[in-house]
Amino acid sequence: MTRKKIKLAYIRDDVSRKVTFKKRKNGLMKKVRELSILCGIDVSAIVYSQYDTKPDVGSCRDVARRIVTRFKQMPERDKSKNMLNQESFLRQQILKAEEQLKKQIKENQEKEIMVQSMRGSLPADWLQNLSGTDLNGLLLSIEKNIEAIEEEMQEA
Amino acid sequence: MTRKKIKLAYIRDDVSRKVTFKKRKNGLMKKVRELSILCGIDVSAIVYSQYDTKPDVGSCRDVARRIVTRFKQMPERDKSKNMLNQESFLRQQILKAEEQLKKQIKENQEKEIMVQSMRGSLPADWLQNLSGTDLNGLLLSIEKNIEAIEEEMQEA
DNA sequence: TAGCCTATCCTTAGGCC
DNA sequence: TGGCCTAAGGATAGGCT
Repeated sequence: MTRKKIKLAYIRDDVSRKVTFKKRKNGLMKKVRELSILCGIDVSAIVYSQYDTKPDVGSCRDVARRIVTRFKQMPERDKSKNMLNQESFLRQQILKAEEQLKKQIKENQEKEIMVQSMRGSLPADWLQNLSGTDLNGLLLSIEKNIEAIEEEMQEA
Repeated sequence: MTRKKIKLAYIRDDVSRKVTFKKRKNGLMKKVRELSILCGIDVSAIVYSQYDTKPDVGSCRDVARRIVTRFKQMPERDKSKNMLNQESFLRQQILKAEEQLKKQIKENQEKEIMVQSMRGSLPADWLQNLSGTDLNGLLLSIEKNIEAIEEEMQEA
């Protein structure tokens, strides 16, 4: 059993790469949870891989609250920095568009549910639960991005 | 020396919490890099903490290419799904607004650079490099969000 | 405060089924 | 394919400077 240290490079072998991926992704997500709990902070990891159909996101759920708080604080700050007014306006445009997008997605999902339940292929309430989950995920993504943009702005 | 295992709970003591934070954040970011390299995938971790002024983001830089590829594939898919047309339109609005936002930020940064170099407090080319880095960061955030929305859509 | 040190605990590579 | 096993390697808590 040569349990040697492997060198840090792309694993060519498909099988062992997939095995390593699963093990290490679990390990990473565990570390994320631990750091978040031990230090009482928000930590999030996103893993984009060909093994999962969607990016795997490990994070705590406190992001939304912080976003809202930060946005409430924004107007004053923007007023004080005249040069940022145009940015602020554009940011609002994006927010509005994202708002519309969410609504449209929700509408489309509801149409889908109606179609599907009329076909009788699946119970309507089960589908409803599923769509709720997806919406939350989308909401989180959007909020996360807004926060990221916000932070990048503070640097600029 | 009692190097015991600590229990997984918020660390009350300010000093040891900060020490643990620094150590574990480093460990986490290392794991992120390793997973990304070993498996050839995009991995990103975001740490929001009171110890850093901005969220610490560890990630690989391959996201942009994947975004472009995916967006090129989009039109056909949207045409085939009639119900998604409105979503597609909104998505484009968001893209446009984000495009504008990027331009505005760049303009503002360039103004800043001019002001600062006229003051002679810092060399202009050094500032230019810095602002380039920030722009890339912003671009990455936006691209990441588009990808996230994209992925969520595929589920919906 | 921040950086070393190292015993202990944890993660994981490779094997096996 | 996916899960279990285990020893080698890696991370880190606590101590020290």
